[in-house]
Amino acid sequence: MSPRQAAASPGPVDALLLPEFFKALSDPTRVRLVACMIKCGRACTVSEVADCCSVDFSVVSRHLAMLEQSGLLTAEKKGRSVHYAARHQHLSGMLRALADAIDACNPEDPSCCGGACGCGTDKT
Amino acid sequence: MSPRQAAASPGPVDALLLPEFFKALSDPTRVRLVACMIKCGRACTVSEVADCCSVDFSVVSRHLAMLEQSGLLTAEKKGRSVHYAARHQHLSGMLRALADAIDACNPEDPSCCGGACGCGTDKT
DNA sequence: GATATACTTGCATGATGACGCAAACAAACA
DNA sequence: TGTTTGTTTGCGTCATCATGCAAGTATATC
Repeated sequence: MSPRQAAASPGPVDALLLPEFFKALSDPTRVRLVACMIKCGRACTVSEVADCCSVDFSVVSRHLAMLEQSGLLTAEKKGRSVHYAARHQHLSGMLRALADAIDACNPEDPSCCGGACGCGTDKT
Repeated sequence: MSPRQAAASPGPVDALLLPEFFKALSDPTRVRLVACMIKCGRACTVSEVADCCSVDFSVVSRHLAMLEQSGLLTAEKKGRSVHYAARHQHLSGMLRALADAIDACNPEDPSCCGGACGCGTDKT
């Protein structure tokens, strides 16, 4: 199919390829924070996370809020501190769904074009 | 483990969570182009891809070059035109590897902390 | 060689965003 | 009530970047 046709036929790839999600991981500081939270494996306060980053405390606070807004973290207020935690399952689930959607569009993949993507069966 | 410890112990998550990669997908125009190429399923020229986007031709050219640099597309010069194609397998492979690395750090996942992540076995 | 086609690059501009500092806010504690 | 602790928000600044236009390069065709 032509690029024009491809752009005109929405599929799972379009639904999963969200710029907002990837923008959250496009900044080195945020990536560092997210990686820290993922590996940590438990909920952390802003202060704790700021401890593993050289930027200002307020910057960390803003980044974490943004990461929660983007769906990468959960936030829970407990007393005067806020507990942030990585959404492991949500993240890996999204990534795998996107990987599946991409594979479904791969003409070199024998399982391609079985209806999972918007590309039809015409591989020209 | 504490966020500080987590930050100090590199693992697969850090190796796969590359800001450069995600930055490539952080722009709506680029995402549109990438999605178009993925669904298209074949190599396309710059002119063809520009046809499915409302921005200037030069902008598309620059974006495609950047996407190739980031490893999302392949580029091949043929005569006076350049053929860009999505790296389906590479993309889905990277995404799945990251998903696996994230799951390996999930304390709620029974297969967590089997050595695949840098978090050790201490889940506190 | 001249012209057309396909693409890239230089440049100016406007928008977005990351950052640090200081002030504000909220909750616990004295 | 005043103070300390944990976090958010306002603001100014500097850097990055997406965009369009115009000019340049490269390859094919006449």
